[in-house]
Amino acid sequence: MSLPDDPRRTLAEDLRLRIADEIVQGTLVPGAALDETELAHRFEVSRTPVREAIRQLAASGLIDTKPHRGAVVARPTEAEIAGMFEAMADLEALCAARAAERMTGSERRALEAVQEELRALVHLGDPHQFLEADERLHDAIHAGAHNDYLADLTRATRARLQPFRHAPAREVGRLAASHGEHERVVVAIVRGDRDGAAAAMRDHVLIVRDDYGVYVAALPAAERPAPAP
Amino acid sequence: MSLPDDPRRTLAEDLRLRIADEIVQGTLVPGAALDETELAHRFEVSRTPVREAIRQLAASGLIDTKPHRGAVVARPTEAEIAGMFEAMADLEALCAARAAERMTGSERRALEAVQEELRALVHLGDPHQFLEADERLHDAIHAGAHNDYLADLTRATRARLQPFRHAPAREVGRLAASHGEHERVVVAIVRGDRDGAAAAMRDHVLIVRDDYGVYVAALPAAERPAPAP
DNA sequence: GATGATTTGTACGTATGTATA
DNA sequence: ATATACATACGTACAAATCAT
Repeated sequence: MSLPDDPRRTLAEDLRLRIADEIVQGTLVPGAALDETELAHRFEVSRTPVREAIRQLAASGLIDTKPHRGAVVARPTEAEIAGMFEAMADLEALCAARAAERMTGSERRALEAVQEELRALVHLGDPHQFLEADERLHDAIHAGAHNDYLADLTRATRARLQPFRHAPAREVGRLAASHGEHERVVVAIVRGDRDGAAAAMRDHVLIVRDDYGVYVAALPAAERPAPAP
Repeated sequence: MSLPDDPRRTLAEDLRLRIADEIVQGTLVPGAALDETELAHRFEVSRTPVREAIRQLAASGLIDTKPHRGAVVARPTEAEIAGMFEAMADLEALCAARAAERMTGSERRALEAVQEELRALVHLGDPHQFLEADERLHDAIHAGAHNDYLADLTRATRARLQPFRHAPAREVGRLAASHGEHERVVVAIVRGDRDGAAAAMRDHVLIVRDDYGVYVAALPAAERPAPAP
């Protein structure tokens, strides 16, 4: 309905991806209501595929639903966010550990190549491009763990936290620091140092989490995670 | 529709739980087709809530769907199952480690009490009751980690693997052995030995995984995970 | 506390795509 | 290869529940 040639298979699936994207990108902020009729109008479809997309997003944790009360973009408490960051640190550390053990030679070389890219982007100071390459670095590590389930869990966790990671990662000071942290991770993985890779990755993620505190405090009240229900 | 007073809020939610239960309990075996019309008739509802339940189950990974081709109970390959077991071992180990650090005094005492129950049930030799108490033990550890997100991930992973864990856990010889493995875990947690708890738990889960091989080989071809697509 | 407006939940009909003969 | 059968995908109408007045 949107484009001449349609690469999607079903409307519901297409909507799921588009709504998820809007949440992760920040177009739909945490706490925002997802009105079925409104979404149906906006995407020029009926409510049925919208509802099915919402159901799937609810199962993935990106949105919250209450019976007869509709859906809102998930707005976890600070404690829940802290827990998710902790879990993400552990999951990313696991991926890094497995990657150190299992990456093939070409995977290790590709990892180093992305790290080189990042080094160049730090100097350019373009946060958007840096973030894009940063995602590729983490993705390469997830894939290098050679465990699809673990990689999926880790990526899903990153996606759920993405709405709360925009601001810190965009601060320029973080770019160089982040690159330095990555360096430890990449070196350990390439060297096959499982425990070193895990420790370096955990440190990196926890530093990002600490930066998050600043971001939460800067959010307007309506978009801020509730202190405690 | 099933009981005089209905504790559920929506049909779709109720169906999601009931279908998930049938998959986990083994009534619906891996590979079984989930016919919308048939399920709608069986549960005496229209196809709409059935479809929404199926969408949520697909998002949780318990079933697979192909556009215009319906849904089947997930039938992961042997490699995928192995990966999920590996991830479960890591997740359970993480929970055990956190529990060793964070459990309150009463949580530790409750954990020991469940372990005592299990000891008694080994002697009774009732696999069903043993499995029920075993679930409670693991649940107590998940909760004791004091990280809801991590606990949810771990429980979801257990649920996805449950259809492949029936046979091994029911063999009587495993009961006493399983109890012995638990003993190491519980002692380490109560003692606050983080690394010991993690190691003991990882060992326990990996032993269960190794037993799984026997079960897969014993399945009829139609219910057996495909070797490789 | 009751009532009305609004939104979600459910049922059902039709179209479309896939698989089989 | 074409046609036919069948299950799914989507749209629409109605019922039920929640919130505001």
